[in-house]
Amino acid sequence: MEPVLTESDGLCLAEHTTEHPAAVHLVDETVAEEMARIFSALADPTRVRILGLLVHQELCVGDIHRLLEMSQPAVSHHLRVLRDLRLVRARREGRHIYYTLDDDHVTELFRQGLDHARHG
Amino acid sequence: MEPVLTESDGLCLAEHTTEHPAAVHLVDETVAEEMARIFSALADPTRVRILGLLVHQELCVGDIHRLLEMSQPAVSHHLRVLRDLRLVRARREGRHIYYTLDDDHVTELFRQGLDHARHG
DNA sequence: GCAATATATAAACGCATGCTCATATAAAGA
DNA sequence: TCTTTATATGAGCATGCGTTTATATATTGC
Repeated sequence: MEPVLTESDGLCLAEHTTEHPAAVHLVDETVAEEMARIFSALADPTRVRILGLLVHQELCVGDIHRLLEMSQPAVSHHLRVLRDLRLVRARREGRHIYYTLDDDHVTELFRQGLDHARHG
Repeated sequence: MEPVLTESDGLCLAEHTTEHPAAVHLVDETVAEEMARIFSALADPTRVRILGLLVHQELCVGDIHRLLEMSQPAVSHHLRVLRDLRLVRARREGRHIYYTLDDDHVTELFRQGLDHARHG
């Protein structure tokens, strides 16, 4: 791997220049990592299914646990991932904790993914 | 983990019924897996940066390799992932292979992620 | 055909992730 | 307070993923 661009590097669109024109469009590494983190949260079938349920209504952990037919700790772990990335929000009511999507932005991400999965 | 819903399971919104009302909204496991695959492709900083470049223009492998300052094989591996999921398309021209986003759908996914990363 | 350039592929290794089992916390009711 | 119910957390394990190094394939020009 080459550490930096040098004049001796042949560039396809701009040979013998120090910078490729497209360098302007480089996504900052910090931003790229944040984006990757968000997409990582959606990059799991279980979490997709959890969000798929929450798109329609608020649900408590037990509901999700039984609807998806998977262990309660597994669901809790996934909800923590989603919570940490602010994709869902938690609300306590007695001994139940209800989860909802954090905002419409998440709904849009979900729908885009669903669209692409269908006729992508 | 409980294998199936039974009448003895206490359900939050519909106690003592066989099916929770939200069961209608269960995302099919096959669809969830496909969605997760797509999001997985975006769940890596390097691939995010690659797409960030391709959003603006077509680029050959060497361009990306030098712009991102990472090894050519690494870039090729990532492009393969993106290609397999039809997020990008390849076009050969001589000994160069140019990559572009496959469709506007991908651009939208990218922009949504960028939006959420900024003020999510 | 041979050398050079551009890209792809394969093997190997280290690290992250998702699951399970066990346990901790928190609220409600007797 | 003690028990039960609801949820969260932690440890341990297996699997998957991204990287590198080395090599293979493909195209061009001699």
